[in-house]
Amino acid sequence: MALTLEQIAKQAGVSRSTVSRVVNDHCSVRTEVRERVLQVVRETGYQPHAAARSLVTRRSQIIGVVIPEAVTTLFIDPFFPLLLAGVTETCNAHRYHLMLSLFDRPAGQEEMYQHVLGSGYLDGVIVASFRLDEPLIPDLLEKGIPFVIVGHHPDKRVNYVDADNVGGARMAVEHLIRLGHRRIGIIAGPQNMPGSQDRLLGYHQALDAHRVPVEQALVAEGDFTESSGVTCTQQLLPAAPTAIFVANDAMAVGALRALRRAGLQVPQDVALIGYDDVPIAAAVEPALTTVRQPITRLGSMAAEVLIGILNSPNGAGGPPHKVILPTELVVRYSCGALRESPSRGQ
Amino acid sequence: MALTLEQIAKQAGVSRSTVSRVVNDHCSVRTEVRERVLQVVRETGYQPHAAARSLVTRRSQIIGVVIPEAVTTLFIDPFFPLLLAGVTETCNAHRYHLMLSLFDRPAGQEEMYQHVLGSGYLDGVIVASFRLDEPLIPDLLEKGIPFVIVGHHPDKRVNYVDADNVGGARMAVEHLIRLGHRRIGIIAGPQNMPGSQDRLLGYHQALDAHRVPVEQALVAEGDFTESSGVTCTQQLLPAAPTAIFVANDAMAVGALRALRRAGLQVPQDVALIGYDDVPIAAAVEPALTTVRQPITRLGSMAAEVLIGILNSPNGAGGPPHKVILPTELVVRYSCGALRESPSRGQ
DNA sequence: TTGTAAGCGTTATCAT
DNA sequence: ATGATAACGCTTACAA
Repeated sequence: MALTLEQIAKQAGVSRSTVSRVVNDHCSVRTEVRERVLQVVRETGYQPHAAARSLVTRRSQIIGVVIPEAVTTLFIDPFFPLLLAGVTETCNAHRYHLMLSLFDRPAGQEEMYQHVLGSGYLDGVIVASFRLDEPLIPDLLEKGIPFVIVGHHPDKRVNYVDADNVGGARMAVEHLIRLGHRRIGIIAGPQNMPGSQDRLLGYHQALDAHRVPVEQALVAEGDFTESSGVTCTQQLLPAAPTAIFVANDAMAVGALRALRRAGLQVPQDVALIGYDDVPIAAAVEPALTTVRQPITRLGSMAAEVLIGILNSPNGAGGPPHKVILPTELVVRYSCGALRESPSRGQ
Repeated sequence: MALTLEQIAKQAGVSRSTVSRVVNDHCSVRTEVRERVLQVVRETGYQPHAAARSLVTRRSQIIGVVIPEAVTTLFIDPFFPLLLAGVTETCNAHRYHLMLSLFDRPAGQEEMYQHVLGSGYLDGVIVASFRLDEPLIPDLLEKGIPFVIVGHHPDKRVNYVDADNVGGARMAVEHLIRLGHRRIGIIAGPQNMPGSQDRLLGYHQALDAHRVPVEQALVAEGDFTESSGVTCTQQLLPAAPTAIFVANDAMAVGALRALRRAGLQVPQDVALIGYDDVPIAAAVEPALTTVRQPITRLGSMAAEVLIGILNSPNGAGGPPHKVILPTELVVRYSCGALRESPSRGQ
């Protein structure tokens, strides 16, 4: 069915090694012969059999993307799709294949990991996990499989690529401070996720830098769902915040709803800033001021770092890469910086 | 580094063939010996090298998911993520690996296809394309690679899995008719996509069934973006519809905006029904009545059909599978069926 | 510069 | 029931 080196060799009247050399463009082959071989390759549409090649070279040109989180929940948020778009872009550019491993069931996860990592299919792995204690990490370290984490990780040896959550949160809160707010509440994310911790840290940093005292009654912890945004807002209201920084847009939408229900106007009575800049942020009324992360770049950067490591001479790729990409404040109408809502939707 | 059959064989004091038999549980091996081998396998954590195995068996246990569309655009809609979640679920259950191929650049796409299909890595492919003239399809047919399309396709030979777009649209429009509407507009999707054609067809079927005359001025064609929802609504308004069926939620949000801007109330002045049930549908005010597709099931079903074909004795898997999954009407507040908006967000 | 041959880790065929 | 042995399609010393 599929052509083999041998058949191309016969057609071109050379040996199979010569064809191999041409295909992998080794220099040592007469241009005349090379042309003849290339001609046959083009005519026949020959492509080397990946498995056979990978068996001898020990490289598959496949990188794995492992997403251990409860997929169904997180996939309604465009984070993973955009991340994948970025990874894809880089993979395509470098002719790598991408193997996607999603795990929604914690049950049997350990076994699934083995299935994926032990198969020998993967040259390297990108891990998109939000848990510090992700069991995959020690596994990968032990097995010596090159990997890059999206998000950060305390272990000195790991490579990671992350968005500047601290800076993003600080930027948001400083924006509120600049607008004159002092009683600034926060609806933080789950504190077992490093990204959430960072955003809370950024909040503290901004307050400290401007000598605004931190008040515990102005700090609530949600779980990133819209409904937790509602309850956290209700929890914060007695402390009379004039502004709230919310650690993601979904919760910010909940906050918006809760504030409206409490008879408060946004941004007049309470200013609001979200995080992520998902589509819904622009769609609600008033449109949310929020912090945008370079999610797609995060993905392509992770792939770039990984492929860089894979292609490095010794395979180690030098000291661990720790990359932090900047975030961006998207000013809309929920923070009061822009006064009137112009016509929207083009 | 990684263990081989030979090493396990040595440790267990048997030949490499015996170990192979145990690993692939062929019946013909004494239980005593089998136990001994399994013991070693467990202790060492041995796993067969996938590439080597696939070289001889000609099966990789990898299925490809190919998404040829402009990724960046379509990924903000949760369709692909949910589809992938479904495919993943089935893949995990059947111990298949999933290779994801996204193409955003039309340039060099032909070459990328070859890269993916010609690699020999894939046992089969799931194609999620919305174009009838997708060049991949004839390619796959010619190469004899088993594949399943998500969406439907006129070619008799192809397997496909699709949501019942005709039925979903009909259901939506009949709902409006039942509520007393006669002047029902439609904002259809791009008519080069089969799914869009189907929804328009469902609209016609519903009107015909209830002897409501079709009026060309009540039909507009958008491109699935929110802003096209705005312009199409403006285009429809002179025909004075009392209800509009919109072929996706994003355009419905645009319609909502355009109606509000025209000083019309939803649902009192104009009733609105969307399609897809993306998160934004529930978030806008009033929440959109819409048609929900079983996207995740679509994905898992596609994978199931494909894997069924791959595991069928001859490899052909009988006559082509054509699967249509039912859709569901989600009644909220934009159609006027439910009168008052209760407290939301739990 | 080119060809020959060994070997990558499996499975599968054939003896035993 | 088990063990040699020959593929599978490729890369890569090593020879020529």
